[in-house]
Amino acid sequence: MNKRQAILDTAVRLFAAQGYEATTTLQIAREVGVTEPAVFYHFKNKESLFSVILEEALNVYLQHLDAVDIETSTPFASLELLIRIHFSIVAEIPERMSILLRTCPARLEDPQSTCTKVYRKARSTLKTMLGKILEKGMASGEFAQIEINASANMLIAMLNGLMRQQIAAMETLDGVESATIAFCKKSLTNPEKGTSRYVTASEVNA
Amino acid sequence: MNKRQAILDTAVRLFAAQGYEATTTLQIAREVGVTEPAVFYHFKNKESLFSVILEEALNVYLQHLDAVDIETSTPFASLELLIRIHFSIVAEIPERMSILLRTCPARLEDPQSTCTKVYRKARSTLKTMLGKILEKGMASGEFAQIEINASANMLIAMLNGLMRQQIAAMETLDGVESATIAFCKKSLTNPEKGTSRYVTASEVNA
Amino acid sequence: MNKRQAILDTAVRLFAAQGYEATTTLQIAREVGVTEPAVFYHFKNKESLFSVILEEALNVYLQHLDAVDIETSTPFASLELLIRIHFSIVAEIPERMSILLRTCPARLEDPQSTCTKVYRKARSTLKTMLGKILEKGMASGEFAQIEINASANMLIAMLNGLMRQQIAAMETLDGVESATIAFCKKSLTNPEKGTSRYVTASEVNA
Amino acid sequence: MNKRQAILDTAVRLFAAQGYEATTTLQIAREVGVTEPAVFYHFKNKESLFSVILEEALNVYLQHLDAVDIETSTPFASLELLIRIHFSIVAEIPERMSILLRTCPARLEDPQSTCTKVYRKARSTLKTMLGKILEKGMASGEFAQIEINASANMLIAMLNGLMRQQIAAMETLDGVESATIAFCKKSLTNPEKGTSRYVTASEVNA
DNA sequence: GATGAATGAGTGTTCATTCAT
DNA sequence: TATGAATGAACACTCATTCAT
Repeated sequence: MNKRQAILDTAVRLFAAQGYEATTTLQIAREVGVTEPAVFYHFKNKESLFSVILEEALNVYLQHLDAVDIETSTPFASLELLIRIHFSIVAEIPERMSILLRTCPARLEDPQSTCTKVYRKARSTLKTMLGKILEKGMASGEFAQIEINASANMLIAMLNGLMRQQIAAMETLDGVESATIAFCKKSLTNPEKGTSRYVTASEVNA
Repeated sequence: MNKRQAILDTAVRLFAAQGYEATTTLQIAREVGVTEPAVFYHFKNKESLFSVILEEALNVYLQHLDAVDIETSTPFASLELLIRIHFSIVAEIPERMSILLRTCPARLEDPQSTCTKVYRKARSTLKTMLGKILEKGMASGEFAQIEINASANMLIAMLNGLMRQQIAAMETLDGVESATIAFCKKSLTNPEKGTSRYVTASEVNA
Repeated sequence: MNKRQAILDTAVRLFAAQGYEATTTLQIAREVGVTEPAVFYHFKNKESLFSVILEEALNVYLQHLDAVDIETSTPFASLELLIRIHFSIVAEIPERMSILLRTCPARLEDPQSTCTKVYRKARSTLKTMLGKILEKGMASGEFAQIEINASANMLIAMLNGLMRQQIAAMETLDGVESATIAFCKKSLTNPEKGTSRYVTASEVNA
Repeated sequence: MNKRQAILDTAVRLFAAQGYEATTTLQIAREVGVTEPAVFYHFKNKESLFSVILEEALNVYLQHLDAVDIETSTPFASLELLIRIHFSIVAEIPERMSILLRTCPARLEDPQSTCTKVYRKARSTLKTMLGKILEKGMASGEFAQIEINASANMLIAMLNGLMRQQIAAMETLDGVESATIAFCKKSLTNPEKGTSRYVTASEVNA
């Protein structure tokens, strides 16, 4: 019924599978079962079709980030959720994330492109959150003292890299999510007072 | 004088600045100061021009990795060098790395593409090295016990993300390199010999 | 309220400002505040919209010509009025005249086009009037003896050119109207009764 | 042999016969016997093909104007030549003049268009010449005293209208050229001293 | 080695027009 | 009356690639 949505869905599928450039508006139209001008009736041009997809993906991402309640959770719990989000969103909207992570890199040179805008918005939102989490953790003593800005940038790069890895999926990635969480926990958190104890390497192996 | 090299250099510059698709063979030819067919005399087609660039970048990367002497260095020193390499190579050959990291993502769907081959080779080499480093570190007691495969994958994703971040360079990235090294050090290494360190109960359970 | 008239008015404005080809039916509809098919409800097609405009302009023109009373006025007074009409009509309905004088030239090749029909009608009416005026003037001795047909054609071309000049209006045209009247007066009329005027030998020979 | 010229010639023919908008680049190519991209190899785009034609026409026009030697000829002889030029150029390059006079009117709204530039150049050159001629004639006593600027504008409009009339050629225009010259002569020139005499209307008829 | 000229196969896009509702 | 949706038929234009010279 809703041709607009059908066009959008098909475009998502094709852009994800073949890339933006390799997908033609005619191909999209044919797969939807309409004529090419119908695509241009619903969307101003090919670019705008792409932009709509990107903005949808951004909205989903921002909604997920919104679910992280930095105020009431412990800092590391917030960070852990943040990490999990970056894994689950790829599983949830893989095609849109694939478009975001695969087609956009070629367009970041252009500051006017929707890609650049979406990246900036996503990055700045994430960075603000990471900043708050690290600050709160360091203030409460849960986290060790680190340089917030540089660490936040590093974590962003890491999360970004992890999403990309899932999309490329050149091999099975079992355990990467928990390895990441453990890795960050060990690096960031101070031992909990009163509940920690000395442990040797051999003991851990057991 | 060497037209082939001039074509290659110009192609690198333009592919990096505008992306592969947005760069035309005519544009390359004009900027070099030759005619379009001259490009096709030196290179079979546009794709092969791209492949040569990619392979050059891969070789530079592999040479850098080769410089890491896992046998004689301590595991963390090796890892640290590995991290530094991923920062310095972007500074060294920024255009080629930009092409690699920006144009390739759109092509990884195709298993025959040079991009895919280059990515696989780079990834597998890096993964092997990371595996050896982690193994050696855990064996010597320098590193805590972790799941090698998942951790290596995570580190690859992280290094990849860090290179991308440098290329996109949406903000100044001062201190990210040392933050990364510090972050990994804290997470991976056990307290130095003769001492012990705090471990949380949850970590032991994990 | 009268949608038909609103469409017509908007079409006049846009055709005059941008030309017929450059104006789309969608644009007309949007500026009127209706949908595109509404335009086609009121007018058979874009062409017919254009034709209606042209015929309106023709009617206004013919009405003005009708006001010239050749019988009761002196021949030159008639001619003067005719000249004034060709100046005032452009000021009166500038957009319609602009359409007539700018869009039509490209269509005169086609004998079926409304443009051609309108031009023929306007031209033949004007020519008949000029013929009568010249004839009457020569008969009464007010005008010098000239070749009626060729002179009428020349005067038509002149009037046409003057209207065009006003529409293009590449510079201020102060005084052109009176210069034209004076020019024609001097050329056409004999010295007033009872007097004679100078005539060159070559003129007599001609 | 010279495809570029063949394309240009065909474009001239088709633009003149059908107008710019109604002529497609594919049609031009087919009539020349090449493929469509060949047209774009020789000319940047359809517009530039049009511009080249226009500029050629302008050059021919300016060359003709150049042949008028205001310094050594008498003022009216110069004007007469100017009038004759506006008749003969239409006979000489009718297609190019047709394009100039039929396609351009629709484009004069755009100050950047080649049409506007060509019109301005042609008009200003002609106006300068007319100004000089009238001035010289009035200074020498050959011409009656008139307002130069307004009269020049009127003459431009007349010449323009006469060229248009020839192009449209809705009827045979025998005698219009000499009628125009006679008309201007009578209007502009004073009776020659010493050689003129009184003539009655009836005498002229004889 | 290099070029001028050309092309096949597309590309996104436009636009007047139609028709079921 | 009027519209939302759609379309047929084109359009200018691009680009990697080829080939005779």
